Amino acid sequence: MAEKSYHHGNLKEGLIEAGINLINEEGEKHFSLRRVAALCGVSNAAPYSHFKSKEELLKAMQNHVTDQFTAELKKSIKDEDLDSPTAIIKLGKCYVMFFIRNPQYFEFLFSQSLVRVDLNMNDDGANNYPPFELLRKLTFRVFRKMGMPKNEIKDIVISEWATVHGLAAILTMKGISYDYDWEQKIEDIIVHK
Amino acid sequence: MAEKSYHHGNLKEGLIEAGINLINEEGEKHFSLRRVAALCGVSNAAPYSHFKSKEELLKAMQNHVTDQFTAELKKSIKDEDLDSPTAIIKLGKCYVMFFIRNPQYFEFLFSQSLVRVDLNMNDDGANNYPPFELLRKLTFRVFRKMGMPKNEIKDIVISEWATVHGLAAILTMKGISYDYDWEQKIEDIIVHK
DNA sequence: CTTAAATCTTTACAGCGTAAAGATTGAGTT
DNA sequence: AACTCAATCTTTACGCTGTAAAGATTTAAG
Repeated sequence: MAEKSYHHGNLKEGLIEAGINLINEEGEKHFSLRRVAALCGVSNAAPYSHFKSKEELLKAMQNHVTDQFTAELKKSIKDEDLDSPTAIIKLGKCYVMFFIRNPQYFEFLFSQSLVRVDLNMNDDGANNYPPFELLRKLTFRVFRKMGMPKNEIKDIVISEWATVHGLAAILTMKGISYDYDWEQKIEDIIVHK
Repeated sequence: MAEKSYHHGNLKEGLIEAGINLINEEGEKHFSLRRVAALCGVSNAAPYSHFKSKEELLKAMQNHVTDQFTAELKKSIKDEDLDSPTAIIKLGKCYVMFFIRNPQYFEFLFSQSLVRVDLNMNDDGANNYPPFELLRKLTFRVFRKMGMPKNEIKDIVISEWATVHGLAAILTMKGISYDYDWEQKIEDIIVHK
């Protein structure tokens, strides 16, 4: 409720929020620093007090959306038995449905991606992508309980991630036509193997 | 070997080729119409005689790369028994390896994608993405031979595509670290299910 | 109250996509 | 061979972009 004054008061968060709105409404192609600044009622160069470049603002926006994504993933297995394969299915379904509900986010998060993941999964890798970390930990927990050796679980983790990530990629392609009840269909496709 | 003259002689193809080279060497972020024009030794506006916009040139470039991709996929199953699941594995492996060899192409082909696919696969859908069509036809052929009903095969096709497409997406992420012999590993991951 | 740091504005510049108008060339007609 | 027209290319120009630089305003600390 801040009145118009020289200082915005909350410009950094304001830019991130306005930027995400702009992406949602018009897509990344029509995103520009100047437009975001205008949406916040500040001048062209004002964002440079908080972000050293357009890319830095985009990264902050990506991190914000990733946080939201991660929160939904965690919520999806909150009441599940974390030793059961059912939990993995729930998590995978949530992964895909997030992008079906927010199709713009897929390209936004993964084009020029910030994701840094160690697929060797040696527990010392710099894995800065929490959604993958959730899937990795849960899968190791479930399959270790079933007595599977670690090396095999590694392949399963990658396979699971590839499946849900690939499904999200395919189902958010602009021209895709589909008549399914995806909520159920996704589960069928994930479980099928 | 054309000497410098007012007319370029082969500008349309020249722009497509120079554009793809630019993408390969510097990435899509540094791609611009003016730079491609300069690479071809013509003026800023010359491309507009052949493409009505930057997007149209990019589409032509995407189609060119997709043709190359499709050719490699066809070649990968040229000597295979097309009634055997082995052929599907070969095709899937080729799908992923293409993008491992050409990491820049993944984002280039699928961000702002031209892909138009009917996942209902009613044989009347407008499917303009030949790589998917190859996978779809081959999979139906193999699994029909095995007596599987069409509805189940549909899910398998989507699952297969999601897996290889997702693998390609993951393995071409910029920060991914991996120590594997992927050629073999990919097969393990695809077959695992 | 003074000063410094943080935040915002103004101005400026090069690069971008592309519209418009004009120059050059080659191909076809006569 | 001369004319004509369409295709192809250049020049110029406009508004938008990212961002560097310098200056204004406000807040916070001493």
